[in-house]
Amino acid sequence: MSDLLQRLRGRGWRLTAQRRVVAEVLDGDHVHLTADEVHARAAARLPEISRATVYNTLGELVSIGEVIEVSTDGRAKRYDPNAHRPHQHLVCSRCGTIRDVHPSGDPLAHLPSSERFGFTVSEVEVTYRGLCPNCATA
Amino acid sequence: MSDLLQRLRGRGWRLTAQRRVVAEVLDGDHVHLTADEVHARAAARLPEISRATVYNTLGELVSIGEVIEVSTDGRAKRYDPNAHRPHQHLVCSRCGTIRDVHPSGDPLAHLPSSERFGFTVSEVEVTYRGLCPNCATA
DNA sequence: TCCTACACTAGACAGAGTCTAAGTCAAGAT
DNA sequence: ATCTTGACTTAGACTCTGTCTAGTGTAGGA
Repeated sequence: MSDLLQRLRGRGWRLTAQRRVVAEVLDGDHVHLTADEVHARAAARLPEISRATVYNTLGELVSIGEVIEVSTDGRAKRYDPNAHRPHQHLVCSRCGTIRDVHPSGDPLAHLPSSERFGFTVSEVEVTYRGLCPNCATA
Repeated sequence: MSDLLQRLRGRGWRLTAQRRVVAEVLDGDHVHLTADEVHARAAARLPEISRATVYNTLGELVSIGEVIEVSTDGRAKRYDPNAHRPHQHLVCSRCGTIRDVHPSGDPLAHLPSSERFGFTVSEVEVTYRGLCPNCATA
């Protein structure tokens, strides 16, 4: 994640304690935290960090493409730091667990041009839903 | 849509004026209204209908599978009555226009079992994003 | 070390959705 | 046709998520 801090500095970001902590909290695989969860974990290390700063920092990370915003449940958005490898999400309909999964082939190719209605299609978002092993046996 | 009213009666629903109006408002193709829009249109015909009733009715229609809930923008959910024909959504990133599009093949098949991690996968939700013809030229 | 533009904070505000308590009414029973 | 009852509806308070603002603090260049 220090890579990330270097990249941010390269973009002219001031490296404040708050931004560092938010970046650290988001480090790791299969991380899909809500803004409030990021705030709670950041506040554990830096108690005076405010919600607004967490929202601002997350928004900035999203807008420069370092983090992806995911809304799998229509409630709070979740933030996924695994932005550099294209992937999709597999969500448990009961407990809400989210896993990153990897596409076989380019999902964009599955939309025939006759179904594009003149749109310039540039992205596709795929969410698989079902029951995770735990919830399936319960 | 009177089909729908029959199906609801078959499920033991009381056919109230409010439920009838909500069902009528949702009738049609490429309808993707927010709950507030449904409420506004319903109130045009039945001024005393409350927001809570609209939310309740929409929730009931979703839970029996007559209507699909779509959240394409992370803000208000939208309600899509075209629930009986499987389809996906094509969304303009600038103006938010939504079109229904139809898959070629079963998108569920594109997730290899090695990428299912023991989940029982039953649904897939696909959203294509890009610019609509209007926004692309502007 | 000083300066200043950028960043941070607390808290008010806004939008979407849920909940509750009290009143209303659809539809089966009489 | 009227009664009865529990499901349905209502208004409005409340919660949750996210945004905005005005004032304060500070990173990093001069």
